Amino acid sequence: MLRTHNCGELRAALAGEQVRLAGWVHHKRHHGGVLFIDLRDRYGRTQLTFKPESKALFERAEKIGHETVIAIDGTVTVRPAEARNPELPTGEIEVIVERMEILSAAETPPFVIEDEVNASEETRLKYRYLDLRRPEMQSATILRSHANRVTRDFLFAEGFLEIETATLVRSTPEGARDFLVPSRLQNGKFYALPQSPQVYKQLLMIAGFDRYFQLARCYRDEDLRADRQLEFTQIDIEMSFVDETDVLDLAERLLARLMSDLCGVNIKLPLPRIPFEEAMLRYGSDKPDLRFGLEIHDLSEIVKMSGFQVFTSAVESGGAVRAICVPGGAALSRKQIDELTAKAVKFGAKGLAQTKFEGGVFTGGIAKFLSENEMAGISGEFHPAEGSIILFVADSIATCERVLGALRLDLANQLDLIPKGSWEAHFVVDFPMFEVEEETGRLVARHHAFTQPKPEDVHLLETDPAKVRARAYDLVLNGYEIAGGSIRTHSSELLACVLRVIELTEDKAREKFGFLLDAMKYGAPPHGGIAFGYDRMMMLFAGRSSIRDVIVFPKTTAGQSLMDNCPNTVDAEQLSELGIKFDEGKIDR
RNA sequence: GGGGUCGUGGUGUAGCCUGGUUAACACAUCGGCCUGUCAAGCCGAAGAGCGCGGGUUCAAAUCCCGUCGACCCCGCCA
Repeated sequence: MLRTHNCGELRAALAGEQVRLAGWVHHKRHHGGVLFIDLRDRYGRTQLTFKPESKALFERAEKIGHETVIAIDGTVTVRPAEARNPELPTGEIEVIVERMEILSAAETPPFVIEDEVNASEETRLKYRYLDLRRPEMQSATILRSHANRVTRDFLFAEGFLEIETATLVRSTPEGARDFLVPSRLQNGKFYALPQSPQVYKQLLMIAGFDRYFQLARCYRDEDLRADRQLEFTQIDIEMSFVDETDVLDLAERLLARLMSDLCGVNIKLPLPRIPFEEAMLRYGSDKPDLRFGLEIHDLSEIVKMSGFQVFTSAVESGGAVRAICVPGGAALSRKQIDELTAKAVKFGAKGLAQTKFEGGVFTGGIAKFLSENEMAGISGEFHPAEGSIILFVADSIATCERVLGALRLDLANQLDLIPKGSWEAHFVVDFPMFEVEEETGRLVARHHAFTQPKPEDVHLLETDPAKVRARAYDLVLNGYEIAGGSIRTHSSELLACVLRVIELTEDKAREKFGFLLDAMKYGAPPHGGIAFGYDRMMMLFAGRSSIRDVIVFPKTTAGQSLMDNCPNTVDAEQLSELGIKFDEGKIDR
């Protein structure tokens, strides 16, 4: 071995031991007569001390640059009392170096390897291997590895099998845009990379594997965001002979285990189950952040006869008047209110009505349009504290939800209403089965076509499909959707009903997933499952605000890897083997 | 597809609004001093012509247009 110990483990108890350490030169402190080098590896830092008695060694050490990889032999020594560093686990000791070998010289790095990042993300991504040396990136990466282990331990103990599924799969036009892989053996045909192992895990249930999981890499060719990458990882889970209670129970216990083992946070189980409709009404979001209040109230009934035209016409045309009450909001400046209004407009509102509650009365803004009764009604809803502001949106229900949901989040951040270090998890359940596709006006499955409608809503499939709720659920942590799933339809008849609603002809359905329809004829057990967005979850656990910080080699928002410069062009030969020619007019350059 | 923020020595920023002598600061780098520091300290040096292209002007890092790149958001992501 090139080392007898790592850089994080030496303690005073080992004083006098002869050790061999290897690592990177982190910091160098030269005092003329004595020279310190902090040697770093993923376990920590150890102070190496060079004394001038050994002149040749001292002179070599003086010349060593940052990030050089060295190995040393030396003696563990307890530091003089006044020179101990209580900040470091190894701060009690130092290693007096007797021999040093340079294993690999380093050029001056483009940025200092420190947690106090002073490099831009662009630079960090270009030199990702250096960025990953920073303790913060090391701990996020290590955290993720531990999470893998905890997840596997937990699921194996629950009787699950880890089964890998194909990543060259059939393309389906449903859902996100597929990444396509051209076939050489069958020119003109393509594989797709899986958006998720969804159909394959269902087939595994039909095959009798009962309890399946996989840390599955998924690919979606859509625009990137702070919490979205082209490729990402799911903890993909599917179970047979279960109902939603079983799946949610397992999912929340897995989350609780991960949080306690990785973050030392204990969450109370069972987690709240919030119906979709309630989430939308009270929080304007299907993934509400419940770490703070600012609940939305529906005031339609109270103000539908109001003298304020905007309110009455919204209610008359089937919309609503909804509002949030912001404590301390009366102190918002004119400029801040204008900014909120601009935000509301950006999200589709025509404007943002407001009134302040000061001196025990509503004042300013739209107060002059409100009758005594209406004011009393609004007070009754909110019981506003002195110095609050009420923000109203009068519009279609969907717009009210979207706008107030966005403002609620915005204000929480702006007013610092989210307690630091707080955690809040819950399920959102009873999602609608279908939603209207914006462009075509057609109904499409909100989750996917294999989601089972709630039995008590099945009779609505023919008459009022928009009202049908699904046996679908999401798990929300601190306002992020970290898992989602459903109980699947395992009966061909019910599935046929659903496919009729989304106007998928039998032919088309056969073409898209005939193999799954066939499989369901041969004895499909009732089954359901859930998939965790692993990167998002790791981001939250690591306290970061971008999943790029928990992915070792991520892409930029333009889908580029700045380090190895991909995507890149390929040889003409490779293309010709695949039978691919470019439409030159379409290529960016 | 759309909106916004940013791009200045190796790195991070200031300067830009209100164009004008040698583009400032910190870290890193190099040299010197220093026997107890741990983001060591002190002294000194070198290092950029301001993402790229065009325009306005006597004069552009600064104003205008375009373009490229990074980031945030909307759309999109069953």
